[in-house]
Amino acid sequence: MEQLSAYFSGKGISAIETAVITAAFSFKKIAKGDYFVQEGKTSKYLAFITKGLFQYYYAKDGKEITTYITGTNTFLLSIISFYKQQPSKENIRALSDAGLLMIHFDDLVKLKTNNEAFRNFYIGALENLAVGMDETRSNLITLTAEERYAVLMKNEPALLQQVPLQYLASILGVTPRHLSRIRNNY
Amino acid sequence: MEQLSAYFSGKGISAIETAVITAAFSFKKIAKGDYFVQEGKTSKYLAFITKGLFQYYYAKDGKEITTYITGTNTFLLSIISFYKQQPSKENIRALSDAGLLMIHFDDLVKLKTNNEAFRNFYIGALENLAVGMDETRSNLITLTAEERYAVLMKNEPALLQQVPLQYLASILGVTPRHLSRIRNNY
DNA sequence: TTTATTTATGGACATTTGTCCGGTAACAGC
DNA sequence: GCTGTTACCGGACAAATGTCCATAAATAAA
Repeated sequence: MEQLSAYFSGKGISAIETAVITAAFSFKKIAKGDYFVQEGKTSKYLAFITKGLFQYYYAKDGKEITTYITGTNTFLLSIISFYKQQPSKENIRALSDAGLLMIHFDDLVKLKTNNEAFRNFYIGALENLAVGMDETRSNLITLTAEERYAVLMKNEPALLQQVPLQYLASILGVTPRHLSRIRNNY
Repeated sequence: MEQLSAYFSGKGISAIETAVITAAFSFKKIAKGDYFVQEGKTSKYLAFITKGLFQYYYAKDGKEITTYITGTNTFLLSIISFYKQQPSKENIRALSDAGLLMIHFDDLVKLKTNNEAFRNFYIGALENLAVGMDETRSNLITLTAEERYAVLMKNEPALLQQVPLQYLASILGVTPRHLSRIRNNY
């Protein structure tokens, strides 16, 4: 819980408000391989990752297409399923033993309705989310797989250590076979 | 201006609040081919389209990659450039003579800070934006170009009439040559 | 340590998709 | 109605990427 408090404090939210906000979250341990969101089920929680690594993926034709991997001190949610409160098409799974601070959809509604400090944070977070998603999209459009691999190497060298290349290949939008070719050409 | 008022009224905002909100927008005519956002320039406005069709595209290797086309009664903005207030990498151009109701970045900040009715609308709009962007991404990942073409035919048959196929090909992520192959296979 | 499992690599070949055309048809301006 | 421009199609070939696979290395399990 201290991690989440530190996070909100770092966003300029007062100690009192931070206490009110974090009180809406509850801790849950997640074992490696467990699902935070599972295809077909409606996601009712948003979470803050206190520990661990999570993989977003779609199952298609019996294969897994990984779209995103995120870890400690970031938020975790299936955007479509959470906001539309409808069954998810994507899966979110722990790649390692992990810890989450979860908030229920209804409690988030209350928080953003009643708590001004949180609402202001929330608006900024949504704007950042939109920007981040658009940047990802822009990169997928304007960069080649090679260039995106280079960007990934530069921005997230840690990921390359923690995550099997097959997942990175999937995120880059190529097969492991082709990523091997890319790495060969430096 | 009536169009924008009708839009906000339709979102459940009172007549009084709607008047306050729409007062922050000003009308501008745009000729076919003119730019709303141009690569290299920082976008300072968000707009509501009262008339016309607009194309979002990236210029890459001397070619245009169209990512989105939108029209009357929708909002228009370059997400990255507008929110980060930094030079844009994408272009937004009128495909026909058009009319816009524009609001300056600073006035939007005021509106979302001071006007509760607008702020609530704005939060919902951002959530919808995130959902929409994620759905687009999901479709790009899980559907083939054929399937996306079928979805487009079903959801936006009007677009197929108004917009040259080369743009649609670009949105689908294939060359016009390949879209021709797709259409040939029905 | 030994054995089984997962992960990474790269050859050989198939498929998909792009590039570079040229030929019509449709449309816009004179 | 002519004439230049733009849009659409599809052939022929090239390039990029995927499929299938065997091997070897790395890691986890026994």
